Amino acid sequence: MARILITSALPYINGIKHLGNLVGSQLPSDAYARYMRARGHEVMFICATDEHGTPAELAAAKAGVPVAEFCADMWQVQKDLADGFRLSFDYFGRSSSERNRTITQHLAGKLADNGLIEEVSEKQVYSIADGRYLPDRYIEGTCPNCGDDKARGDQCENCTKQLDPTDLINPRSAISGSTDLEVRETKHLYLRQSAMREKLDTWIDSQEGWPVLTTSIAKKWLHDGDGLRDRGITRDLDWGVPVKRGEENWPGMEGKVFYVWFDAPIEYIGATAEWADATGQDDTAWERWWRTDKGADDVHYVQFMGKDNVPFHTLSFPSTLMGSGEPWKLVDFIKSYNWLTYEGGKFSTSQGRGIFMNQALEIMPSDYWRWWLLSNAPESSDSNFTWESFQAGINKDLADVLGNFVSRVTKFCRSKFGEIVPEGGAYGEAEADVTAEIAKRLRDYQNHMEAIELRKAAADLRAIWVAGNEYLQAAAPWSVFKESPEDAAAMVRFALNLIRLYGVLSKPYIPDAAESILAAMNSEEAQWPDDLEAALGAMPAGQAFTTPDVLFAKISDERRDELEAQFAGKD
RNA sequence: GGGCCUGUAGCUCAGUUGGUUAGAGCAGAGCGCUCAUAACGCUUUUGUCGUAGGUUCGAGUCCUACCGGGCCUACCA
Repeated sequence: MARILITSALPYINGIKHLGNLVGSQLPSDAYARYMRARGHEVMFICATDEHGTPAELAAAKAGVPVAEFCADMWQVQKDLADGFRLSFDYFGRSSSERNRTITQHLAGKLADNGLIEEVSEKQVYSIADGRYLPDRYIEGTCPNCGDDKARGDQCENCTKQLDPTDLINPRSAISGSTDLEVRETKHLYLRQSAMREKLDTWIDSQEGWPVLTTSIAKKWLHDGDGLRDRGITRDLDWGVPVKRGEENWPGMEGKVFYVWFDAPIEYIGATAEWADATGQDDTAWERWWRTDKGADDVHYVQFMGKDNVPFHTLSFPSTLMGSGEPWKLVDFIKSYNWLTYEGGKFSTSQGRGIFMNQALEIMPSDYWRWWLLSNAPESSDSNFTWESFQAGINKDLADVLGNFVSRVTKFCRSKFGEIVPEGGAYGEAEADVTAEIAKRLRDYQNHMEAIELRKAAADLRAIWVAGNEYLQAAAPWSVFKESPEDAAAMVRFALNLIRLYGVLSKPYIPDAAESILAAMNSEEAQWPDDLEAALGAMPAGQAFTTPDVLFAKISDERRDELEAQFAGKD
């Protein structure tokens, strides 16, 4: 038994996430966590909301509530949605927690002790009307390069030129539109990532099997231009982790907070500590996952994230942990995802284009989404959601191949033998053949799961379902029954055991349906089939079962058209 | 501009360290079955593997150029 720590990138607090966000970290990490638990490993699966930063403050202001209250409400919303998608986090924390605050301050203190924090005095734009400093992208004005009047302070979207806010002609606040801006001198802390460059480079080189997407992004940042640059890790904001050096005040940093990209990944640790608190345990409970000097030596740590998050997880966060000089557990494998597009375009919050988590759950069961998203996960390149593909995937894979298999077997048995696993006859060559076929597919399935190739693993799982239909067709118990009910009984008994097997194997992808299947077979306690032959004889003759209702209702063409229209967006 | 990824059957994608007739699912066609959510099974059509060169006994797989698509480029988290 291994110990596996799994973290999903933290969803940002400012709104409900769409399916692209879901498939980029939370969903695959959940399938992996469920699989690893099913294999008997000890799993700690962590996620949390990422609550700090300017967008959170602005979203709260727009909603007309204090930011702390806004975040608390939105945390609950996101927690409920996570539950709705059956995301099996051991703990879903908050980056604004007391635990994260303390650990963040502690790590900053250690970094400072080790000379990895630098104070930099810089000029920032302050908006008098808004009463706040503005991040570059929240300043708009006319581009000095192309004359576009909607250029942002970091870049002009029209001509793509990189800009400095002071380059803009007629700058104004993107928040209020106010032109009452001034440049003020302010002091900030920088994390000296540049000093960690060689260490990071060596560390990344020493990793094996990381996705190209992960390493290529990290390498680019390490070697582009002058190499890895230092990062400002504080901001002039009210909402965030107050800057402290451990438990001490940090002279000159009064009223400032650490910025999100510093404290967010630390919340992986913070949330594990929150979990310990919530379950009434002491610090040793979470430290054995995170401190190699306190039991985390044998932990295998896997992170899941969208590709936008890779620099923070390959460079900034490792810099923080390594730079502390303390024995923190570093990540062993970084699984990164490309984007999911919607009908060939981008998901867009502002245009209402695409599908958001709350809407998804209102129109279809979570298993439908889980199956389609995971079996089409953007693992090798971006993948595209279309209603046509969704409909086909659900109808063929879930309804026809798996759902109908369960249906045909249970209904046939009920009509010929009653709702009891029938006795008589014995397994023969046909059963041995399918068992061998499934054994091979199962090996593939497990290998792909271990390698976190969820798209391929889904194809393997489907092939295992198909094997059941092939078997039934070849065995034809409905014909055999006329001559030899005994032989037909053995076939049906075998097929019922296949159903039970499918229930167990399908858990990572479609947990609700898997549970229904196992409940119908009175086999809720069924374990992973380490011995496949034994597993296919686990349900003995005489055991009662119930014939389940239709497991997966199909999506009609009319319904698909309707949904297509509903989600087409405003334009 | 620079960097990375990608272009394989009508569609979505697999193709391991280069090695015999290039695969799967869906869609299409034919046949079979009738237990089942008109479901299932079998058989089957289609490919100049983006284009042009090169390396090699041999290239979808390596190299170069070009064409097309996507992403990243550090104050969105």
